[in-house]
Amino acid sequence: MGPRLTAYPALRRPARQAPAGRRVVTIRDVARHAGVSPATVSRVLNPSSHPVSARGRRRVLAAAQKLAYIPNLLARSLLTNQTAALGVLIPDVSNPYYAAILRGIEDAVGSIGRTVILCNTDRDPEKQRLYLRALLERRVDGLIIAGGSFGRSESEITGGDLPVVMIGRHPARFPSVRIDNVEAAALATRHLVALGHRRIVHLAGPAVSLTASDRLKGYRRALEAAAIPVEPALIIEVGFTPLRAGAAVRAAFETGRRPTAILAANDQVAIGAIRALHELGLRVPDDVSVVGFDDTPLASYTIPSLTTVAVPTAELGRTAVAMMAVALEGQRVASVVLPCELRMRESTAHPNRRRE
Amino acid sequence: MGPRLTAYPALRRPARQAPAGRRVVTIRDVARHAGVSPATVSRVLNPSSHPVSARGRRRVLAAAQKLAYIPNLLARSLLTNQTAALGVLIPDVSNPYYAAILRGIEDAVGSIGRTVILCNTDRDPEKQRLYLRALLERRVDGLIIAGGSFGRSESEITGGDLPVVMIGRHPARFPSVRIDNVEAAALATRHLVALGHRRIVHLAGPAVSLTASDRLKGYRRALEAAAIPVEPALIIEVGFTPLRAGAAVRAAFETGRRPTAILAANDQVAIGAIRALHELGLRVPDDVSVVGFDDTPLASYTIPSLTTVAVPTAELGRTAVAMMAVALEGQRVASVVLPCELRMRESTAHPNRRRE
DNA sequence: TTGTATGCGTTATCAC
DNA sequence: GTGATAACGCATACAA
Repeated sequence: MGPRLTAYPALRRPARQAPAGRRVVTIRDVARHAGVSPATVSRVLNPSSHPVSARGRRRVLAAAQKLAYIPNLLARSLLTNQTAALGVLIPDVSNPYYAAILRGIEDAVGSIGRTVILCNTDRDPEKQRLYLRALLERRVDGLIIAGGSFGRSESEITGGDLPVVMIGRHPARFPSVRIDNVEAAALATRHLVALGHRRIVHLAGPAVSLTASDRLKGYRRALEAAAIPVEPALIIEVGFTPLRAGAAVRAAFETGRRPTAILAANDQVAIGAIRALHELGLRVPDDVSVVGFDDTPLASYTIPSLTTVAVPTAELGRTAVAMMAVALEGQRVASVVLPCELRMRESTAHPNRRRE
Repeated sequence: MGPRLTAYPALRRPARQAPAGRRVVTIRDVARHAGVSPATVSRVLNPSSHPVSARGRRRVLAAAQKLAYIPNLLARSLLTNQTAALGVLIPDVSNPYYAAILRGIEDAVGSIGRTVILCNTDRDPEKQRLYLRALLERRVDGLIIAGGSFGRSESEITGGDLPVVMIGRHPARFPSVRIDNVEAAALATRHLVALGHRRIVHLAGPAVSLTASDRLKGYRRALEAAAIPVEPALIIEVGFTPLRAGAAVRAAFETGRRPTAILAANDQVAIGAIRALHELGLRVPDDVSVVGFDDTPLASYTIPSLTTVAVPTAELGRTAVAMMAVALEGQRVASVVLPCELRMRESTAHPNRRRE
């Protein structure tokens, strides 16, 4: 068999009967119809510096309109070495955090006249490899990568000199736009400490995620700065979804000295945690304070509304595209760190606000 | 100026200095390196019926490996008339409903060896037109359309015979996969009626959405079937986000005879409504019952958890792709209606459960 | 079993 | 101001 050399196994053999039928209008049809040469048509339809007579222009436009001519971008790309497409690698669109980033990307990409080719990696190295390959076969103009676990070496990713912009911190040395997750998590933790909390649970994101490990680091740092011992038992990995938050909360709150606060890996985990506390008969924020991360759209509508670190998700996406735009001009681009802010809402308060 | 004839204005003129540099390995390089002809390389790398000697095969594979050859899909597509890409038109990825559908699409598309080219239309007709054009220029193999407002005529969409699958009901006569929103909304409404509610507010989705108007129709129908008068004042359009739910709730609950239940356009609206009720001092479900739509991931974690109509979003996406797969084989494909179910949780109860 | 030649739909270069 | 012509990278019909 040998190594798999293309990302499109299913398409190797064309469909039963080649979809031959689909005969499409070409530039020659337009030319013929307008009584000019294909070259003239091309010059009219593209903003060429080459002069064209008013009459020729009129006829071409009319013919193109009438035949409903749609230029073949593939053919053009073959010639120009530009595909007007950007590849986007993201762990999971159904995660609102990445969905928001993607939305920012999509908007900005449209404004620079390009389109997005999307791939969900699930943080699965094999999928990453395969999709990356597919994107390269498509000759995308550039790559925007958010999340996932890519190795350090640049060539490992592109195998060459394709412009790449990363969203979030990555081992690879590409320009990136990100927030300072260490500081952001420290900020949130300090808020809890300032309120008087000393036993603070951290429901951590997946260990493979640098974002998650940075947040963990910020948590640790803030505690140490406040001379509060970091207890390993209070750090529980639950990922970025609410699924495992419940079990973690029960583990932390049903035995031993009860903690008074939770720093969640993100808003979804926070919501899952609040739910679990509710089922244990513990009130938020009266008995336990909870801080989320990301400021998801729903964070201000939940009951109680969520105190959370607002991450400028759409802005991350837009910035990545802006950086890509300059990279595409062949210029070097510097990394960017966007600011976060703590949005204080109802889910945090002084500990033991309600004495038992 | 004349009409705009391409969707990529920004790319008309190539970048400052053509990104010329990016010289890539071609099939000829591999051929030369392996000491064979390009034809042989092609035959080895593609599962061709044409015989190739074991030795030749070995040499080609080795050369391809060594040169890190990545075939140019554009060139291949030009020849085969297949791009291995599917265009997906969606109103808004950051809406969890569409994000879930997209996820389903993405997964299935991967399994048939294709990639997704994504466009957010925002339900904006101009954007729809532009993106559609872009997708056609890219010569996508097919189109999957969810949401949005497309006209009735088929040719209006594709201008030809491109396979199209719709998700949700659309005026256009393409095969579609959808749920029966009329019945689903009626189901939810009947649930409220069965509990004893008679003054039921409907916070409706955007009027342009057929999904929204179907849900409204189901609400009406269920009320009429129960001989409950439909009061226009109880039907308030708020869209599919929580933003305007608050104002609508205040309008409906602060004056006149107080309603006892809400049928929300979707879960996000439901969550927004519950928040607003909470701020008015009304308890859910004690004072007011609320039913959502979609069964968003968070619906079972909110407090109270949401009674909602579960829509098989990912399944909608996967089914659309399955239908597309047969359409791509040139066969006709029939529309599909997927079942919904009511998930009863904490947000609904008998009216006046708590007497004032 | 191998290689040569042709063409997919464009745009750029050149000659007119 | 216009039109041939070549080339982009590949897959295939055909010749050897």
